[in-house]
Amino acid sequence: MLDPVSRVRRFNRAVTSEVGALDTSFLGRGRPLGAARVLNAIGHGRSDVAELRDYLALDSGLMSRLLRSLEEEGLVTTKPHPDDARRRLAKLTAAGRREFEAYETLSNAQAQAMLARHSQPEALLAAMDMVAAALGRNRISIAEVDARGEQARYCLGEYYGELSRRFERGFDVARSRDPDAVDMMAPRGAFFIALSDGLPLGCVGLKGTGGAVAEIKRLWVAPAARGIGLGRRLMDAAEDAARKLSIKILRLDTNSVLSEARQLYRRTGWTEIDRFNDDPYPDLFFEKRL
Amino acid sequence: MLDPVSRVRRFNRAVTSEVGALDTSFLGRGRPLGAARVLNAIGHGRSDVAELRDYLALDSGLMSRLLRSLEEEGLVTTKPHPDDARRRLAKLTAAGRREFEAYETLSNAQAQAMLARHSQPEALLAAMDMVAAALGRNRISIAEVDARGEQARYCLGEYYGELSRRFERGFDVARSRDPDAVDMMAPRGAFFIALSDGLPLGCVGLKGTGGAVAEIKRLWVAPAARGIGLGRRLMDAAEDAARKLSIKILRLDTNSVLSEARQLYRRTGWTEIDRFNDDPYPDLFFEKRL
DNA sequence: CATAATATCTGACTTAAGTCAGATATCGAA
DNA sequence: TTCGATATCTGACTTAAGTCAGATATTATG
Repeated sequence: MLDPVSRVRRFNRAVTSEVGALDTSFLGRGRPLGAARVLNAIGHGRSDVAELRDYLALDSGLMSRLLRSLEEEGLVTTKPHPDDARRRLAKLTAAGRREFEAYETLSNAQAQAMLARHSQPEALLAAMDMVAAALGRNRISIAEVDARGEQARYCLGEYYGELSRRFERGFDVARSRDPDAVDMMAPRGAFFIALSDGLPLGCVGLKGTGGAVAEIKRLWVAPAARGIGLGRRLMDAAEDAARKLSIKILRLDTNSVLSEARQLYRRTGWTEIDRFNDDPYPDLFFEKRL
Repeated sequence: MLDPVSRVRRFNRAVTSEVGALDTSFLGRGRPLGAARVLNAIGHGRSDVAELRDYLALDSGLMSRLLRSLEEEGLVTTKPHPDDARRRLAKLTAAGRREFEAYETLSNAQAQAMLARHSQPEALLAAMDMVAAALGRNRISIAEVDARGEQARYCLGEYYGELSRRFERGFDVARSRDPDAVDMMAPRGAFFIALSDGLPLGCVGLKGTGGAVAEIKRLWVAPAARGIGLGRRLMDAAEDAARKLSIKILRLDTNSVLSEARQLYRRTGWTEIDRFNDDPYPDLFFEKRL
């Protein structure tokens, strides 16, 4: 009915005409938008003035004046950076923190209200995640994390959940060769996640043995983040890490049901090889020489 | 990992920080945002100055000045409304139309580029449709249309497509008792669609016989618009139309696979009755006395 | 230590946007 | 025809936001 371009533009209209309404918490507390944005950015943990300026895309003069006005209001204090006295650090005062919390409360209440109006909030949230991931794709960072940490465990949980949905006979971690977390940590291996504004959207593990051969394990990309090249970025990170560990041969196993993964491997220099383990779930095996 | 409220707020951040980037076509042609918005609103068919002011939420003084500046640029002409010389009508000049088309081209190109960067544009579009529907829910209108028209046919096509996906043995219109379009038009019946900023999001047919009994047919709500109460609004429209046609008893058939529909009927005063036709697809039958 | 580079700040601007009180013209109804 | 209501316009403001050229202080580098 509507062509794709019209649908994107319809989305833009909906969002921009509601955008005031999307998060009006920045208004309504008798403070210009600029100052409110700075206060909130500081409240969210950004203290370095240069970082604030960069994040909010403000001119240095303007930034400086906004900080002064917040200082005059008694909401913020600044002091030189201990390592470099040219740089300045901003911090909320007690009053500033109260004001920040007031903004947070407003903003949370608005988000809550929008969800409450919907009778299928999970579907709506999934759609929002997807749009947010697509719009913020160049702000998704790949980070090496502890494979036993909270974020890694969350990703693995989602990964297992997806396998049990997609495999015809389900998936039971206990029956699979679950790699030891220590094999996916320095100095033998590594574990990476893709992080978008606080939400983990993907992961991959590099399972080392200490020798020249290592395995890629647990490659997962959140449904909301498919189609924006995250799988590739995660694999690149794992390969780079493998090279740094002097690993010469990478292997992986997968299941033909996971067609996106197979396509990715085929396109990025992996070659199919014979089965190299007796794990019951995989039916495809790949190798890549670095 | 992130709670629902945080996910909504993450979406808000993604959208608001990209919102300049969402549609920057309003900038970049050496004209202040306000004037560009007025030019575009006129280009999209709004000519009445009061309507423009209302749509763009501008003060009358500001509106007046923006129109003057566009007139000075030679992009717009205004003239008194033929029926009421107090009101004024704005119109694009040839140069204004060219300028408007340039904005349109930019905007389309941006939408196109955003889609091109995504390798699963259909999923992204579906997510955008869902978010747009949820944000613009109070701007969705129910309209009576010709059951043979383009919009009705689009909705019916989507409806049949969904049935064939959800019914275990598929769905073949030819095998079903497809109601004649004329039975779903005045004076015997009616056909309604839900329209959101140009995109049809749902439909329902009232199939009359000329007597006191009529049937509800083809209730469909687009996946992107589920959870915002559209089914109910469509049914209300059909019931109102039935009352106006002096219909006393409404009937409908459905399939138990369509659980959302069944829930809706149960909650809105319908009672289950015995099978009243030999259509192979339905297995549930409802009645409502008006 | 001299000098260039860096981070922030200040002062002097411009522009966009918005507000508000009237002015002007026209319309609708008594 | 008169008068209140309505639609738009004009003039006189305010505020927010952004720009830009230096000033100042500090750090890095040869």
